[in-house]
Amino acid sequence: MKTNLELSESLENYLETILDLEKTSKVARTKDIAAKLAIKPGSVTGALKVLGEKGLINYSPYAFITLTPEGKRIALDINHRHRTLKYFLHEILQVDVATADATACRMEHAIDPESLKKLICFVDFVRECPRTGADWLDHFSKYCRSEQVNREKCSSCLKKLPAKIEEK
Amino acid sequence: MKTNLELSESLENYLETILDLEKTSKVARTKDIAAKLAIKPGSVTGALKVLGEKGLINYSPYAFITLTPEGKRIALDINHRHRTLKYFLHEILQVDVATADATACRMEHAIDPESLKKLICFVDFVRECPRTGADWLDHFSKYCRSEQVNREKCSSCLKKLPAKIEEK
DNA sequence: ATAAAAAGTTAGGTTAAACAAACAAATATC
DNA sequence: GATATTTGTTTGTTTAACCTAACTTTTTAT
Repeated sequence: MKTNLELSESLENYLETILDLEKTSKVARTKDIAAKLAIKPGSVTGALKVLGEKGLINYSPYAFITLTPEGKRIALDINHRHRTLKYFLHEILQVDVATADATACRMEHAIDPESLKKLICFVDFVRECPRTGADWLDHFSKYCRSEQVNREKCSSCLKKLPAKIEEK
Repeated sequence: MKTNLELSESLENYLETILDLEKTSKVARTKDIAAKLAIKPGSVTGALKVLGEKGLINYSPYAFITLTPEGKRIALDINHRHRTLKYFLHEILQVDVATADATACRMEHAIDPESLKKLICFVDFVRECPRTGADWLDHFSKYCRSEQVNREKCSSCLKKLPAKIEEK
């Protein structure tokens, strides 16, 4: 079954899409996969055969498509990378949500495990650390527009910080 | 000349490599491009023709290869994306430098202009804002290992912060 | 100055991923 | 339950990017 563990970007996208369709429609259909990936149904069939041979989906012609346990494990992993990147782009960098989603979809194939782990940790840390968190992200947002920090304001901002630890 | 503005990931890598070789050796040679990209020289020739047709490099058989102004502009842009991502991965997320470089090399083709702009801004902001900066990154590093924040320590950390504004 | 070595190119082949269009199966409708 | 529609598959092509191996040009060394 496990012909080759290395999945191309394209095959990763198929798995991700199938997972997504399983969630919303219980089952994935060729037509819907094609629609989501903006490709023709004929191209989908070819990919499904490959995924079937790799043991990642249950595929037989004309039947509904479902992920195998191994396929699901991989799909969830891809989805996790996607969500992490999207969260970082949208919630931290404040990139608009559609762009964040599209870029996450491309970057998810490029990120390595170490960077992903650190990114997850970073996102948590920004949230957890009293020195950062939501209000700090607001400051970032303003900085993005003005491209500079105001030392006057920094001074008063810093003074208000000790109160933050109480809130938690 | 400008046959098509959209460059594949592969062609972007060629341009980036040529820029790199121009910097170190004044000129790029087929053999060196092949070595850097870990592909065979025969494959390089094909790509060079395409880049030549697109007006991005000065290419004629057996001659040295140089970037045209347009090619250089694009190569510098790719390089900029690469450096930004590498900086973020290595200096902020503290991913080891070789991994950061390799991942940046893959992500540079996936990031969109808005996300790049925000990322550049973010990296600056982390450096500029008195609430973050180098010592905050040390805290992140510790957090990465322990996976939790120590509220006791947070309290004393916050109290030391106002002094930070003076330093700047 | 020429022969050997190195570098570069060409030609033909492979693979992955898409396409279009003809065809087959399944589902829905009357 | 027959037929029309929808859905899915097959077949044959295309394209990009690589490969190998033969060949050509350039460079180096004697």
